[in-house]
This record gives sequence, structure tokens and C-alpha cells, in this order.
Amino acid sequence: MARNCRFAVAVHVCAVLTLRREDPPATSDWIAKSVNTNPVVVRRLLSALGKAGLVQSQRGISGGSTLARDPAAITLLEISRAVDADEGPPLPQQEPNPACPVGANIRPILTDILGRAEAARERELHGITLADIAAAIRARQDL
Amino acid sequence: MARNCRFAVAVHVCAVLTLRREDPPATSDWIAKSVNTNPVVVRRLLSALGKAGLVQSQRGISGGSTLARDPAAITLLEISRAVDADEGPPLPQQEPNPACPVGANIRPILTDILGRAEAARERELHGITLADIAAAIRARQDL
DNA sequence: TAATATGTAACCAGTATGATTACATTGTTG
DNA sequence: CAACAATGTAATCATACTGGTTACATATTA
Repeated sequence: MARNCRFAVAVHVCAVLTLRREDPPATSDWIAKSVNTNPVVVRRLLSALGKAGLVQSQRGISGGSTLARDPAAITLLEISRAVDADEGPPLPQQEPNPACPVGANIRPILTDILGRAEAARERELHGITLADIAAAIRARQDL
Repeated sequence: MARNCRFAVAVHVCAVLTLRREDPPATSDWIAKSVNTNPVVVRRLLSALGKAGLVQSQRGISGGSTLARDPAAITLLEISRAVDADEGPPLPQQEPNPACPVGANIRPILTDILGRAEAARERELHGITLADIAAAIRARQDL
């Protein structure tokens, strides 16, 4: 997992689009007020989500963004991959010493371990859809 | 998962200590040559591992570090927690707008999701011990 | 044609990371 | 006891990344 807030904000953005599914497109300005950030930050995320095919945007008057698919068909894993580029496992750029038995063999082992950890995280996110998020929000509203 | 290499290097360091279990203590200088980094970087990690009770260090001539426990009793989760402080879920510092239905409710939902993702990653690391790492290294050597 | 929205580039301040130097402290050994 | 060799840690530095902001070209609609 990257140490930034892009995923969290992207889910917030998508949640807004999900709850506003029947309404006219949401502008980056409107969404930014809900997130409490700058509209450009929202547009950057929407651009990434659009390239991943999760969202559609329209320019001009009465423009804005809408979900491209059924919320039940969009997983949080897709959102994560859309906004956070895969940078590979966090290994030091400097290669270890091949003259040491550990240095000579640890690299692929670490890559495997870090890959498995990341896969576990992704499996979790794959099991959650935007429909689940919307349901959780509605449940909290009805308290 | 943090976006740094501390965990990877810490596992490398511990793997060295595991393979040298029957030998005299390893110096930070020696380990640094295997990792291919600066001895101070190694000492910082050894210091954190020591505070977590995974490693013991001795000053002075013929000093150095050794594993504090059986390699089969040290999990990668312990190593991860020792060298990477828990910074909590990566949420924006700016709170969302409580006047928006999404902004008012998304925070605890995001916290839950990010917590579940992190828990999945930790479950994976909990299942791997230093003995497994040592075995993997030996298996690669015997090719 | 005027108004409004997206799409992006450019820039900035704040922060994290890892490498490095420096030095005090501790322990060993001759 | 004196010299040496190791850890422990503070301080500094270059690099990189993040998120916020301004600016402006482009597209779309009324």
C-alpha cells in the first residue's frame, strides 16, 4: 500500500458519484467541497479513474462526472489500481552483495514475500464494491 | 505497507543473523557489506529490532549482534512492526465536509476498509518465520 | 458567442527517506 | 590501565514524493 491518501480520496469521490447516480453529473468543484480539498486534486483522480474506465466525464456547461458502470460491478481494487501506479515491491535500489550467501539469494525471496503481502491486501479490496460502500453510508444515515 | 525499504533490509539483516546463528556476533559493518549500504543504516534497524526483543547487541571488541530467539519463533510480522511505526490508515488530514451525506459518514468506513486491508497483509507476514527464510536461502544455494 | 466545465502543466511548501559524518559510550584485550 | 573496536544516536544533506495552488488551453452547451 502506498503511503498517500489517493485511494481514500478516490473512494470518497466514487461514493459521491454512486449516491448521485440518478442525478445530473457532479462537478469537480462540488465533489471537492465534500472532500474538503482543491478541485484540481479531484480532477486528477477523476482523470485516472476515467482512464481506468470507471468514470466518465463531460466538459462544458452542465458537464461533470458520472460512474461508468453499475456500482456493484466496481471493486475497490480497481479504484486502488487506477489511482496508485504499481511501483513494484519496496526493495532498496542498491543490489545486495552477491558474494554473501544471503545477499546472493535474498532478493527473489523478498520479492515473493512482498508480493504475497500485497496480494493479500488486494484480495481484501477485491471483495468490496461501491455498492457496499453506498450501503454502509445509508446504514449510518438511518441511525 | 509503508513505501520504504526498511522492512526488506531488516529481513535481510535478520536472515544474516539466522544463518550465522552458531558463529560469533555479526558486526554492523559486516552486515552492511552484505546489504550493500551504510553501517549506520544497519545499526538503526538493529536498534529497533533490539527494542522489540528480536535481537541482542554487544558493544566493544568482539561485539556485534545475534538473534535473541529461535528463528522459528520470529515472524516477519514482528520484524515489520519493529522497524515500521504504525502510522494509522492513510487518510487525508483535512476532515471531509459533514454537511454532505458522504462526507459525514465516509471516514469510519474508510478506516474500517483500510484496517481490513492492513490486517490481511499482516496475517500473511504472521505466517512466515525467519526459519522459513533461512530454508528458502539454503534451498536456492543447493541448486 | 459567452459562459462553464474539464484536462494538464507548472510551481511550491512540507515531509519522508536513506546516506553520511561525527562523536560519545561501552566493552575487550594486551 | 591504556588502546582499540564496536555500538548508539544526533545532526546534516540530497533526493523524492505528496498535496495544494495558479494558470490556461480545450471542449461543450445554452
